Amino acid sequence: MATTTRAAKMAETRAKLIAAGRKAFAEKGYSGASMDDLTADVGLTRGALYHNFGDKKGLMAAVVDEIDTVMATRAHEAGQKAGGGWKGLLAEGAAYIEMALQPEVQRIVLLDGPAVLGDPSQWPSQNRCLQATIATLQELAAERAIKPVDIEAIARLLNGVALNAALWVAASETPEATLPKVVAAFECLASGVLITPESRV
Amino acid sequence: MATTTRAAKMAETRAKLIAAGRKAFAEKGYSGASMDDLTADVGLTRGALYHNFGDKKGLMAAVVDEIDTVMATRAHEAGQKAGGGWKGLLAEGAAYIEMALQPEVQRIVLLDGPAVLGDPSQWPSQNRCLQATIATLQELAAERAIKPVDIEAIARLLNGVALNAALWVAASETPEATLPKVVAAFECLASGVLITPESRV
DNA sequence: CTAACGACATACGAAACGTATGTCAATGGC
DNA sequence: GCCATTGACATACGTTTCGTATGTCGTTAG
Repeated sequence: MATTTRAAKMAETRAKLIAAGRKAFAEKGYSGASMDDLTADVGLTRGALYHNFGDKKGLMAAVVDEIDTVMATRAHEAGQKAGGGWKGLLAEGAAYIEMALQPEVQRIVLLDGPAVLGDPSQWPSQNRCLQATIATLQELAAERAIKPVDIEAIARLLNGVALNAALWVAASETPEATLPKVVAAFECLASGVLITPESRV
Repeated sequence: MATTTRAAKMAETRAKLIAAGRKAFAEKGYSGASMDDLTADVGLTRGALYHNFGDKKGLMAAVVDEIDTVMATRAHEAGQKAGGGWKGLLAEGAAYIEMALQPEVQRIVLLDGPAVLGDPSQWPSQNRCLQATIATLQELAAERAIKPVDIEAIARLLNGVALNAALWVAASETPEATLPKVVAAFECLASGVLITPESRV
């Protein structure tokens, strides 16, 4: 059935624009990306863009949401695979840091994203990631494994550490060498919430 | 002696432009700030700006450096006043977080700065702040008070935590209520580097 | 079969940046 | 004391880009 319905066609143009946005924003940065060039690359014009996303910032929001959602999902999966709990929390952080090695993630999500869309902790996708971290922390709190501190605050700061760690690794001259050091440092800071000094592996 | 030398006059125009830059960048953001309006506000034109700073980004760099340098100095002073060592480290972080409550700091240093100038850990002013943190950590390491981890990595992440904490406090609806929680969380994470669980006040 | 609607293209106006050129005061040699 | 040069800044201009207002064509409903 080759009947391409109108809704499907529109979804396709949206997908094409988002894909072009990822490429352009990653390569030239937000302000350097021209909406004229970007749309022409996929055989469209600015008309399609403004119809679908409202403005340049709207496309940016869609692009950031797409990337960030994948990141949150992948980090959560890594945590689950590690068995949840304390080890899951560390695995989640490490996964986040490693993903931020991608230049696309770096430029769009870590650098331009906050400037264009405001504080990341307000993004819907970041909230999804945050909720996962909060859930894990609550699990640990129920076991009385962590100190009685504000869980949301800890979760936000942990996410922030991972994000910042990623930024440093990415900017470093030898990312591969820096990665293990920064992951170790992340685990060291994270262990600050533990009651038991270091025992629980 | 009212002999205003030419060098002094030029320093004055630079200062005026930087001051105008702080105001415009803080109020309208980097991309929203017009160089035409900004220079006119202090009775100059874009000619003066491009002569003194090369381009828009050059002015931004000067503005960020000025603000960030003050922040590093103030944080360091807070650390000294707290007596250095572990308490000094915490005081430094808390001071940094509190300074970031200023909208000017938030918008220019935390949001637009990284997007325009790149990763903050590469800024000269941030490096000054980092060196102070590293020195304090080395002091603690000599006393064998902290775990044997990479000091630079810990220092960078700690600075990152403070920066991120500040961003969250600033974006929160009730900054005054959030501040103590986030400072406590900061201290909790920082304590992860300590060998002695919690004893050392 | 026709009228309305939606998706997208095209044309237009309004900034804003960077540069190229011009001007005027200050400095240095004679 | 005079003139040439330099440097600080102003002015004029061209290019680029965004957002909007209007136009067009295919599709769907009645």
